[in-house]
Amino acid sequence: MRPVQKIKLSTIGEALGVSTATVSLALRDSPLVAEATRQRIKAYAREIGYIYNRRAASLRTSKSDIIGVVVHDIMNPFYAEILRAIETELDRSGQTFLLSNHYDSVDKQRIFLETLMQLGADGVIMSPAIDTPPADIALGIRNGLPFVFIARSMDGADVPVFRGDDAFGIGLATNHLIALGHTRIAMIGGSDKTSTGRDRYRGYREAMDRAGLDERRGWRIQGPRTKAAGFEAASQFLALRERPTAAVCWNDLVAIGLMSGIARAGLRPGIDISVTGYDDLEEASIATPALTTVWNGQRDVGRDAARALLDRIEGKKSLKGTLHLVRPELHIRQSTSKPNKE
Amino acid sequence: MRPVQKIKLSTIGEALGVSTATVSLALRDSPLVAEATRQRIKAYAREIGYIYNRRAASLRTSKSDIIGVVVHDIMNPFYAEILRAIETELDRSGQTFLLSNHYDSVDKQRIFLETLMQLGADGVIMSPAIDTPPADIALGIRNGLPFVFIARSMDGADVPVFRGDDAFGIGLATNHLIALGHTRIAMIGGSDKTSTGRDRYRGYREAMDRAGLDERRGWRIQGPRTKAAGFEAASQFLALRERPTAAVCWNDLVAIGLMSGIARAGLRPGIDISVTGYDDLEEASIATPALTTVWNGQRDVGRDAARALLDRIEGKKSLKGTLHLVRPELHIRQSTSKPNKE
DNA sequence: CCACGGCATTAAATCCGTTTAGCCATGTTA
DNA sequence: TAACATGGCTAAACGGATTTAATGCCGTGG
Repeated sequence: MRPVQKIKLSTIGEALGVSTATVSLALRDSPLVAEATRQRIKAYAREIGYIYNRRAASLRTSKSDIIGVVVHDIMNPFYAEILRAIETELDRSGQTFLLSNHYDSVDKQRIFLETLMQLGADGVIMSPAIDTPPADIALGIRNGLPFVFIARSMDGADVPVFRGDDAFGIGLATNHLIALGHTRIAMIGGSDKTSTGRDRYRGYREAMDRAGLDERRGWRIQGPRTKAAGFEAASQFLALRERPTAAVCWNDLVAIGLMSGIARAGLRPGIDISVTGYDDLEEASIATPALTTVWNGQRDVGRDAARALLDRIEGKKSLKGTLHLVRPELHIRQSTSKPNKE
Repeated sequence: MRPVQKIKLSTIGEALGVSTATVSLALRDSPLVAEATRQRIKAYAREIGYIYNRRAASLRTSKSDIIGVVVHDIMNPFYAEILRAIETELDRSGQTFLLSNHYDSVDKQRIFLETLMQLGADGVIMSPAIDTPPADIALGIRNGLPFVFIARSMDGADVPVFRGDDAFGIGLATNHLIALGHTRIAMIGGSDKTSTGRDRYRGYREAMDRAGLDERRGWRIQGPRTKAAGFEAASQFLALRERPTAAVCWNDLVAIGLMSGIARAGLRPGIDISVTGYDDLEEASIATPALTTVWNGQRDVGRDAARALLDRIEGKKSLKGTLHLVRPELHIRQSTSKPNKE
């Protein structure tokens, strides 16, 4: 059962009495070889189980059909839809995609980018880690790696960005609560360290300002973007003086965690406290109460980012560093209602 | 800003007046080159930003330091812990890991395995798709791809398997409900198409039999392993004649969905209906009520599988097709209680 | 002074597809 | 018949790192 004997182009060529050049051309459907020859070669290759050696080809052509994808955490459901959209696009065009987390570690991200360069990857789709030095991106570009960013922008890098319009989206949620009659609205989760964080906070503040509402001390509860964090924030939230009647959450995970914490404390989310999420994950509609949230266009972001990169690789466009904003939509469900005056 | 000029071993060699052979050996810390020379070479390589060309190296050595990982759906939280454990192990040993979903499509899986062979991957960790033909695995093995399975077994393939003891684990949950006094216990979610499915169902049946309890018609509600499926199963469950007082769910996602559906119908999960999950995901303890569930040892599975493969690659062990079962543990929380006699 | 051992370095073959200039045979046109 | 075109195929260079046998050099012991 030893790997009997490596089958290569020359194996086929010798068996059929043609040169490896012909075999190579035939397998790739070049018009340079006669139809009959092509058929013969392809049939034989299939018969003996020839496996194309990408390393050899890639060494020669300096194209690899490998595209790197780096995000904070691929197991985070927020990225799921984006990744699925990217996967769909890349599969369609026969690219292999190499996925990695950076967990916001600049070092881990750097190692991954280095790996991509070593493999001769054709491009990268990434959501840059917090505090990524522009030099890391520049190094990649200098070594022939085209970049496309998703979900996060980065200063100092002239790279196209695809993401939702966060300020606008949070504004939708905040305005919805204001329209329901809420005046004391907190913002839970996230931090100001990413562009997304700053944008979302800005969207919240602008909506409050426009309605003439104040943000009180303690209403901005920063934290990780997880269910656990939302759950833990609940006690802090419920302990606030002049307790808010509503919470705009960083994302659905935080919102669901928060609602769970509120329920655990004996209050009714959606009735006693209105809660909004962000992202509209699958589970937003399944949660009880079903979560009012903002759909962030993840699918579009993933698809457009992948297409832009593919176009760039095929030399179609120059890919200047442009910002491509997807417009979010508010999805109203049961987790928000008029303030409950007891 | 053009990729100035590809830097290769010979670039360094010429600049320093040594041969490429020396450079190659020096960069890889071979004892064959003098300490001083090594230093000089390494320093210069770093200075001019040399990038190691893995394709060239791999072509020569036929080792790639690439390991494939295929599971049903990497965005499914069940795999998250396993994947994280694998990632930790592989990172430690400097391997690059290529992740892919197969979504239980044999074709997609086959394409991915082919890609791995083309890239000369050193091995694969996989959770085989339903109905994978043994020939697909055999083909990989014949082409030098060592396999390790996780989470699922497969007939007809002599490959080591790492997974939790599903029958035993579901038995733990079922026995717990029986001990609380439940006699009408349904099983929600999953199917019999995977080895896991059959094992879990067997565990449930054995526990019921041992306690002298019957499974009534309709108590086994098969379906996808998602929150949405659990949510939808709720109405079917609640409509059963002689409605069960407890449900053993395929996994935490199904359980959480089911609880949400039960709550939506005005009943109290954990009081009116007891529910158990499986996997003990992070959110199990956050759900309201907190979910009684079975911890499935995902971390151990991932770590052990990765180590076994690495050992195999380094030629340490022969990796016969052995079954490595991790023993699950019951984590009791608030979603289960004595049957509620109204 | 020669021989031999050990150390540092290198020449050159190798891994396997890709690609282009060029060869040969046949067919076409003036 | 000469000149030219076309179609089908191939020789050979190439990409960049690895590896082994071989080379040159210096020092030591006889």
